[in-house]
Amino acid sequence: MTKSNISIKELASILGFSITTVSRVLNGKAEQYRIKKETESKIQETAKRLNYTPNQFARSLKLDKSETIGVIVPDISNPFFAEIFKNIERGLKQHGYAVFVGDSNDNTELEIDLIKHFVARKVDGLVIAPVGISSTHLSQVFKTGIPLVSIDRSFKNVDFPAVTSNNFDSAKEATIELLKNGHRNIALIQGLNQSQPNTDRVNGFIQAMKEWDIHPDKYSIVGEGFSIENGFYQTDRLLNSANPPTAIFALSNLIALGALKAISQNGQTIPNDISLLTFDEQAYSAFLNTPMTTIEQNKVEMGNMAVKLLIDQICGRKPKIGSIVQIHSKMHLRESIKKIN
Amino acid sequence: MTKSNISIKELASILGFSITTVSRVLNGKAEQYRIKKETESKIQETAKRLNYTPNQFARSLKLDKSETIGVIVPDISNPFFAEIFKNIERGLKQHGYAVFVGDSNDNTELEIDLIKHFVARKVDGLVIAPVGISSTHLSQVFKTGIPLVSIDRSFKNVDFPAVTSNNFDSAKEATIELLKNGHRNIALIQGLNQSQPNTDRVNGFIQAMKEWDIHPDKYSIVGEGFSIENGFYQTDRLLNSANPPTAIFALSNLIALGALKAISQNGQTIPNDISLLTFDEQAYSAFLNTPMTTIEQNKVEMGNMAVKLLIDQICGRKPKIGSIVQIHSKMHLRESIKKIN
DNA sequence: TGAATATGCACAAACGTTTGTGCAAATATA
DNA sequence: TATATTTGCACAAACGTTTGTGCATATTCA
Repeated sequence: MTKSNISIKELASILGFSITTVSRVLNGKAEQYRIKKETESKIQETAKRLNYTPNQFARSLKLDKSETIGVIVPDISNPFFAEIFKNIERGLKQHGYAVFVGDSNDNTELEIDLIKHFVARKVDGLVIAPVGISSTHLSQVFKTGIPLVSIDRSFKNVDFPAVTSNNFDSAKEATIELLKNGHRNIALIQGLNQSQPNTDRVNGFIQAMKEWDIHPDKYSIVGEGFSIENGFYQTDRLLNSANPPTAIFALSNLIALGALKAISQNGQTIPNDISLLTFDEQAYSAFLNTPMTTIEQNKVEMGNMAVKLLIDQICGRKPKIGSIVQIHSKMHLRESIKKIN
Repeated sequence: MTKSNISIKELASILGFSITTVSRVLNGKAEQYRIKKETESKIQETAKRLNYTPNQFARSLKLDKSETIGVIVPDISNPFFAEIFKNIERGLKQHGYAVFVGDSNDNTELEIDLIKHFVARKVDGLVIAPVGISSTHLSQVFKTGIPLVSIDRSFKNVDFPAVTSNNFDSAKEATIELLKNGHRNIALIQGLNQSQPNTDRVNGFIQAMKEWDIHPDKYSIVGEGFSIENGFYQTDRLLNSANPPTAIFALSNLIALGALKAISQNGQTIPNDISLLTFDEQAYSAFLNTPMTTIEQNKVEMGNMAVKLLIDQICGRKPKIGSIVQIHSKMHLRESIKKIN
């Protein structure tokens, strides 16, 4: 382990060279500054032997960069974000960055706070899975020149890049799966209204219904958040309504968990009494009471792409304005959809 | 958002005071250095108005502390660690720390690498959920004076504090639950052999069996890792053995998921064909095909305690040597245990 | 009124780097 | 041999803070 924290000054005096020369060698600029091969290797070797590591603060202070990235997610205990984060962290580590993480707890104020905190610590870039539907605070920080990529959600008329799933297409495809199984009275339980992934998913759903000539009176779109609570509450209402749906389409894993709770509390079973389909594959999806049909977002690809988009910016490759990368999702057909009629 | 990044020098020259005075006021040392109230408020006000934030690097360089903590977990996408982490992050944020996170991916080499990385960045402390069974690298870094707390796992003969669950007691209690339901031929699928939580849980299990006078020939202890794969493989073997158990006790949520997979692939159901009991409560535990009886570790308390133990060290309160704090777990009795005979 | 003390602030060094520039010594060129 | 060029390295400033110390001026005390 790094013990004594020797400074470049001591190292230089031990070697008998100037601080300048040592610094240059250690930063790979030996050739550029015409330093003798022999000198170079001597410095390299003693530096390693004495376990020299440069003081990051001094470096950062001088170079005005921290080799640090800030990542902000709404809820790190949500496996969806945790897995994306895992891939982001891995990618950034490979590029030599250390990563700060902040949990905004689904709260825009906290998100803004965290951004300020990270900016104050001069992160070289930010990856944010934004909470709300507003993007002004993101645009602001991006305009100050800090590389930024938004993940999971994108925004219109905005300069920074984003990586999302192909929400429209996969929601449409999933809806068609329900339609093919004979469902018409379908309830969609949505997440945060007006957020981009929600809007895209809802639109994909509507488009599918339109293409199958299902009149909007036939189906319903309810809910207002990606949470368990929303899933529970809305499902409970739907089941006890005058005209309960034959299938529920949940727009997140948490909504689905809430739905499961409500369905079981109402003494119903899947898929006999009601069919269920949800966004977000999880390790447990196949093992639920009735294995769940899910839409799996490619979290590995999303993480990798976020890293790429960020590094591109840091290296000076400006993002194309409004560039949104869509990662393809994949359906897992299981037994939670009943074939009717 | 922090725009112009004004320095203390500029701030001072705008105010007409010296850098010294400005610094002292902004660090709350106005009184100590007898600075006029009027001067103080004038400085405070303009600092706020101009949105001054001190350069962290310069501060850290001068003060030789980073106001940063490094947290290392084996797998952030495992909800168990993610939730603990969430609480740690929240606590540290409240104390003004930014937190680096590293995912060691269940790999000791990577864990050591991350530690070095964080040490090089002069974190003020480390919270580590250690991977392996060795603690020498932890002791080493602790001896260099870096505050450290181990979480989820503890070690013997070691100077740094740890927070774990009351693994022995809760494993014993859970085992007794199985015994009370008439099970005798019980298989324990363990996690990482020789790791402390595993050992404690296994010992709790054995102790229960002993108190109920069950001969070791009657039950079996198998497995060698907290992973899904281990859970799957061992369960599959057990189910197809000459004398399959009537109940399986899984020592982690991942082992349980693997067990679920094997049980379903073997065409068996819980609890009719086999009973299952597992460590780690998850949001989905109640919604599995047969709601699962689980032992819930108190992740909130574990996180909070880790923060407390770390801050204590940072503030100079030396930990009592070998201090291990055990957080109490709680059983959730559900339907995955069949009453036999 | 003169000395002692209190008040209010500034000088300058130090933290550990990076880097533009300058200057000898060594070598090449004419 | 004298000059030009190349080679090899060092000086010193700068990054933005914190802090020990010192020094005027103002106030109190005898």
